[in-house]
Amino acid sequence: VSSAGAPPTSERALLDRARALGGRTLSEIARSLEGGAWLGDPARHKGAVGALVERALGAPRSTRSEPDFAALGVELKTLPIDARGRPAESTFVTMAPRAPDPDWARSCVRRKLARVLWIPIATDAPFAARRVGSAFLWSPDARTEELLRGDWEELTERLATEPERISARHGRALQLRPKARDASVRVRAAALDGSPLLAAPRAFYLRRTFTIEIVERAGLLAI
DNA sequence: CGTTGATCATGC
DNA sequence: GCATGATCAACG
Repeated sequence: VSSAGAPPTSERALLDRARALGGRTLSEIARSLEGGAWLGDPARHKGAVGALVERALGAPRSTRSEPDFAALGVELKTLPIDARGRPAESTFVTMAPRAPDPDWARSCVRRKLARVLWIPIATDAPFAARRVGSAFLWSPDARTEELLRGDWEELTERLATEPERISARHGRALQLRPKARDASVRVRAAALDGSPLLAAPRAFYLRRTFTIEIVERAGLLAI
């Protein structure tokens, strides 16, 4: 399994590369990559679309909690688009840290959302036949960033003070959801004061309503 | 039908 | 085991 080559060295080059995927099906893209690919049942390959697009764009393999294109500060996110032209699902952002990040500016959430390359994927077809739409770059405007910061601060405090009471109902744009192999998993975490606690692993997600606004404000036909 | 909570595959 | 990539399935 190889990548499409060296990572792009500029945002423009990355965007050009992403837009070149527009109109192509996932199976076409998979075939063009050395090693071919699989493309089976989405239920059994939930992250396959994201992994495929990362390879096609030459994203470095990173095991760290940093944006996909760290040198450019750009995070790559595929966005499943339904028949009405709107995001069909919420969007995974990043795992919630086991010990609270110090502040919004230095949080893993902000680092990932400061600059995002959204890749719309039409979901109105079988997996392999799904087509890539028009990629677009996005950064939160001042008002949006305040919305995200407010959510992040609330959720971060809840993580540290009442982790077992957290539900996905908190947060306007951001939410916390379970993220583990199954519901029984617990990990050691830390409260605000550093004291140890045991908690279900959770991840930050963007609500679907939030990404619908992003797509609509981008003023483009996603597909 | 939209959300919430649960789950799947893979790599290190 | 834990983080990457998300979508599924049950419920209100």
